[in-house]
Amino acid sequence: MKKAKAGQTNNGLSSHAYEQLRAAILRGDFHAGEALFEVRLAEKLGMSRTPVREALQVLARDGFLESAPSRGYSVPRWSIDDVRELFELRETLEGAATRYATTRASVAGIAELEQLCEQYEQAGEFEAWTLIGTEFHNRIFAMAGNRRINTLLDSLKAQIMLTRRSVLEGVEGRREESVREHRAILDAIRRRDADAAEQLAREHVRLSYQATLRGFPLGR
Amino acid sequence: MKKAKAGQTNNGLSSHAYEQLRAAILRGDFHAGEALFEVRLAEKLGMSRTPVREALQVLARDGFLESAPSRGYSVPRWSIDDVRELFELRETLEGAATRYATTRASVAGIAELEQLCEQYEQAGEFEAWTLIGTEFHNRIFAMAGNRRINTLLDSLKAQIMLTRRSVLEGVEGRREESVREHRAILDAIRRRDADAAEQLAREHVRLSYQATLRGFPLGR
DNA sequence: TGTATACATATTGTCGACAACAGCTTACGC
DNA sequence: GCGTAAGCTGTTGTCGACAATATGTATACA
Repeated sequence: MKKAKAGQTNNGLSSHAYEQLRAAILRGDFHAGEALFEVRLAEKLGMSRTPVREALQVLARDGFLESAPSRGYSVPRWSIDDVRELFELRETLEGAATRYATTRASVAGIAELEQLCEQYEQAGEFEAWTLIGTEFHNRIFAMAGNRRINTLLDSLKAQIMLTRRSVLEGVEGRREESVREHRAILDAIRRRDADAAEQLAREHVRLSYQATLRGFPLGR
Repeated sequence: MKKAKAGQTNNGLSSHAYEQLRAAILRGDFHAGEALFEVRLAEKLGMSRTPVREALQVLARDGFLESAPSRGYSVPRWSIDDVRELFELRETLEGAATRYATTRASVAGIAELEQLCEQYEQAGEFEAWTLIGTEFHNRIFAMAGNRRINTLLDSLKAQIMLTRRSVLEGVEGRREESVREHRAILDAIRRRDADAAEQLAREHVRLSYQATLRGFPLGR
């Protein structure tokens, strides 16, 4: 491991502030467009402004906040174009990661994927099923041998989650379809067909994008 | 414009420190592995530690520095794998941007590209020629309609420059080849062939990668 | 001689105070 | 009435001091 992990701040209080604020934003504690003030956050978190400032800077850089020089931070209003950009980027990066993984996966790694894929097919309730699906992809991305891509993907997925809270249920309807897609990706990896693997991974993201759009609250 | 521009810090002294340090790193003022101390930088820049700290954090986040919690910042040693990761990412993103540009470019935009491409073919000295080539691609990426991709590319290209200072001359040899490649990309865009445009753009990056590798100082 | 402990030093982390600045309100001149 | 300048207020920007932590060094002890 060489570079700092994604979304990691320096230390102690700073990272605590980062985690708290990030969670609060994801939880929807602040409404879109709301301004965040250093002093209030500082006293709410029981620390001075310094670590709060650092956390805010990192959050802005990660796309969770907007910043205007000398005028502070605010919660972004997500437009339909923002969502499109995020998904285009995600499609590109997940496609690439899956492609590289297809080239570089070990046979042992593929066996692990096989296991996950079976669990995915037989999973019970919605919650667990979703988790396994995510794990399946993450395992693939980890095999891509490119930490930078993974760092970017982590940040991206968090931002996407932000834009669609409450849209997840829409996916339920196409569960069987999703299971087939995972199986298809695994097959492509196993026969070392990088082109197919990339295309399938991209299609997977595109479908998720469309599901999100259907539930999008008509961003101005 | 919505989000903060790449590599932009908050304000005044902070951004001054950022620019200075970034330039110094790109210039090679610090040797690989060297530790950077807040106090020394602060007095060298004639300011207090606070803005220096902010600049260092941003630089680390942009990949120009490494950071270890509570143990400060240091200039990265670039490994051969780092270079590979950077170019893989660049290839992916430039390919995607060129693809989207092919779909979204206006006829006026294509006309501008035509102009640049002609200038590129007829350019005189090396310096100017390189500049036009860069401009050609930047114009394409701007037409992609995805600011996030462009932000990432800016940061990536700066990091790549860092890894290969002094390798640029190696490119001189393949000038005619490069001219043909640009022409080919433009043709693909003009006939709205997104697949071809993406592939050509990727190939373009791959060749640049190989040129870089030839001149790489055998990273540990 | 080797190891563990206490100490010394250098550096980062955090704080509270003050300076600079943006946005708003008010007062003034025309 | 209207534009403009002055002052007020809330917020961010910067600073110097102190606290916490890591690293290197000397010392005590077996």
